[in-house]
Amino acid sequence: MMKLPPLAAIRVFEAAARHGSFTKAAEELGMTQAAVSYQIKVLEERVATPLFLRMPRQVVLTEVGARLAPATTEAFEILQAAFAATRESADGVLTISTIPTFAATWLVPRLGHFQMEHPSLAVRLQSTRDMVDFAQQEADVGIRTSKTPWPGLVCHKLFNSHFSPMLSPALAASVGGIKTPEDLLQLPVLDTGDPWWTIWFKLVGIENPQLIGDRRNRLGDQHLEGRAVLAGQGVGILTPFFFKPELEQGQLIQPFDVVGTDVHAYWLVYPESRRNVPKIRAFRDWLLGLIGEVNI
Amino acid sequence: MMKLPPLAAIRVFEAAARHGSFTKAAEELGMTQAAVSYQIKVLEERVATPLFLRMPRQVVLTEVGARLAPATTEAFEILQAAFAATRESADGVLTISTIPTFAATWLVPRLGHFQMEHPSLAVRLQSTRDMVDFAQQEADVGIRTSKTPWPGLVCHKLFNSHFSPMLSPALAASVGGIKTPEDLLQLPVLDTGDPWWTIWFKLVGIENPQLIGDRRNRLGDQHLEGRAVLAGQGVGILTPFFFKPELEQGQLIQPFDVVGTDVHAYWLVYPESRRNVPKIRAFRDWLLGLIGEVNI
DNA sequence: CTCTACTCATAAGGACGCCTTATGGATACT
DNA sequence: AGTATCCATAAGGCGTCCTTATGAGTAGAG
Repeated sequence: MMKLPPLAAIRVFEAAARHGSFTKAAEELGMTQAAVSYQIKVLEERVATPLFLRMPRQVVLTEVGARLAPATTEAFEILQAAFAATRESADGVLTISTIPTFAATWLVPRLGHFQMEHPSLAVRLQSTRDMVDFAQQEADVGIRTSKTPWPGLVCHKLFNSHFSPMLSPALAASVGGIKTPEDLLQLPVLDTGDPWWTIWFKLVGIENPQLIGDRRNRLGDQHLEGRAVLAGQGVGILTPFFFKPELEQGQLIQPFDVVGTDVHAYWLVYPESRRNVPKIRAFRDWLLGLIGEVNI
Repeated sequence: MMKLPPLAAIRVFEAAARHGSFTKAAEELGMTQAAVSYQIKVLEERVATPLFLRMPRQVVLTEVGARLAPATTEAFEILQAAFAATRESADGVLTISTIPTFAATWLVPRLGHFQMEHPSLAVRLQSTRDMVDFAQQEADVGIRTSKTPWPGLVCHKLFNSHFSPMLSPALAASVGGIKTPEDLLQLPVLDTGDPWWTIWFKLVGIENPQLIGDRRNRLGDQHLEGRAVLAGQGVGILTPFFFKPELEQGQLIQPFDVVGTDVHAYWLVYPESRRNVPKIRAFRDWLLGLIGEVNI
């Protein structure tokens, strides 16, 4: 594989050949005529052949130059097209890596709104429990939970993790309504192993609550638990923020205002280096604006 | 026209994408792995999109990167091919710009020999009376006459311009042979206006020779005059070097050893900057070698 | 026929791009 | 566990490449 001449020189040659003028080429490339002259000379020395004949008021390609020019033009057109396409495709698709819970309960219902505001942006959701690693995953932004911000990433705190018992109206009615925290202990709980229970009951003065129900694997996915609660299968301890619509519409009841809080918080994150990428700014502004309005 | 990212970075990306490895790419390009890493980062920042996912023991293209890679490879292959072809065509054709006389009388009969020694070289002759201007003419070497070397050009002196009267044997016999310079004055001279006559006759002690014959336009082309002399049309004053074969074979007679010399000399010239181009070296070595042997 | 305008060439000087060396972190293989 | 291999990063220096400034040559205009 023969080594190519300096690419900068080829670039300059291409423009000069196209214009038949060093001066015009310099204009196009945003440099001085002297620089063009220099680069052409470099290239001519490199191929050990004159590429232009210097006529009084113009330059014309030599035979060798004339054979070279179309190929270089073609090559640069290919690159041009490829990078233009890249720009489009890269700018036009926003990939969000998010926790399933947040995706299902909050983000998905509102994505339509985002699309309306940014019709040229396509959104791709990566719903995964794993922490996003921007070095190994093809994502633009991530939504994840953590106690502290990550170094090297821009981290916007969305809200603290908080929770309170919830159940369906029918289930509540089955025990004549929930008046005191103790009333909850009569009903099956969806995941007795969830540490949130002990925290919450402690907040209302109950130290060792005897919970009824199965010890399921929440696996950190509140969304499924929420569905089960909605179906009246038991009492769940959920994040009110995620179930606001259901609470407002009465499909779900939060009997007590007492909410427990977790050291974990929800964060929007993305690489420092990409803070100014338009689609990322757009999503950040939209998300923070909406969260700010709702203002949990 | 969108501005392309730095070409060096694209070049590196192409190799890295092809190998799926920064280290391998670095080897191919003859640089360090750190340099590759740097360039990829530059490119990624430029397109504001990761192009590789950094996996444990390898890198793999992102979607955007994968779309970009084939195009870049294609573009570089085109350039590669174009420059390879250029090299061939530029190296394979030697263009000689020469004075018609030298071409016709000396060079052309010997070019076959040069071709034998350099079968891969094609020779193109530009036979013109004009001085070669390497900036405006597509020539590799020139053969021209001049009093002094040209600045900026490599100039090999071939021989001084020299001359002596010549005629055909038949013409000489028609006046009973040429014994003294005065005998020449009985015969028609092909160009009475040629200044060489007065110089030569002066050398043999004749100050104001009364020449018979027409005042033609030699136009500096000895070749045609030589043909006329061979045909017995008159006496010419010619450069013995150019008519060596005819003299040796007796088709032409040089009655006197006295030769006039001119301030002009014959030179082989080519641009300083191209002194090391193989085809030019080949021609120079061949020509100087041959001239040296003949050793005028 | 001179003067102007436009071309490209060249020299000098400086900035910053790019590459190198050196090191560290991470992971797979033995 | 230890080693080898991969990529990332920091620091630093060299060299490329660009700019400014000037010159030479020619065409076209007055």
